[in-house]
Amino acid sequence: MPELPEVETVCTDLRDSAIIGSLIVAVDVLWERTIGMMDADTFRKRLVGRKFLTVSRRGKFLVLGIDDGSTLLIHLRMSGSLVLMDNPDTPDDHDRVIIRFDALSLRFHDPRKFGRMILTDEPGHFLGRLGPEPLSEDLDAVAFHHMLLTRRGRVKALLLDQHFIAGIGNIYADESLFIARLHPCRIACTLSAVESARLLSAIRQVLSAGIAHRGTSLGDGESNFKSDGSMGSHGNSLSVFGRTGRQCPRCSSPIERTIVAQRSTHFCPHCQPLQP
DNA sequence: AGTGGCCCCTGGCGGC
DNA sequence: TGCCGCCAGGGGCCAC
Repeated sequence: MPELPEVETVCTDLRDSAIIGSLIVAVDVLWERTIGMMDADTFRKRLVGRKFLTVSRRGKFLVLGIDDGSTLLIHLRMSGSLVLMDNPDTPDDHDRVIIRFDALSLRFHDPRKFGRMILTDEPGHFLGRLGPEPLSEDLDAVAFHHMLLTRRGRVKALLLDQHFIAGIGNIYADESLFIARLHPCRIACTLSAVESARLLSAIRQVLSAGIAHRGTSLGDGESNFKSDGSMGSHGNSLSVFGRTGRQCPRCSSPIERTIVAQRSTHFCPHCQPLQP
């Protein structure tokens, strides 16, 4: 499940790749609904003959700057990935869009079809509504505490709200709350300055670790998931996510699973008490 | 402002 | 062994 670290990894890989400055010679749209806000023909015609000049990330969006001033936004959602392949290439059932250059192709691979590519002249319309970047120095503990103080929702729901803070998904939210020793159902405005500083620090810790491991340190491969939401026994650094019923790495209590904001939520009832 | 419901999709699972 | 039905999961949208 791509969250901020996975998108950051794709971003840095693309930035160093040959797609930057290469002429787009063809675009194959294999699943029309992957293209948002535009029909596939328009999408194709506007991209062919153009070049990508820049790649950046905002929240979970990849932001590709094009030489005509427009922007391609890519959101991987649940199952999307971007694959660079040398030509000639091998087609795949789950490729939804293929952007072809002279010597290589960029494939949007997305089994679940939730991912989106949006070609727009006004990226700010989509990106401007996002909350702050958790790793940005502009966000300090005081500002974060202030953000929490005005909100009466449960803290886990807020972490998943991209308008509140950008880039955190279900896995990193659970892991951050565990490290910060905060119950997912704590009401945001009840967090003390110390608790909110702990939370911001925990968020940065798990996101930085994710980036350092190229997005694979958490949820290391979906093949590790079992039907009950637990993880396989292969080593990884998840403390609570997908570990329902297994021992808390800190106190050995059984990890509990509940639903918060329609999302499965994993926590240690002993280390993360609702009442501080 | 906050929450819950629904939808999009498919692989992978449990149950039979 | 196979088929059916269910579910997870990010995020947009809508109703309350």
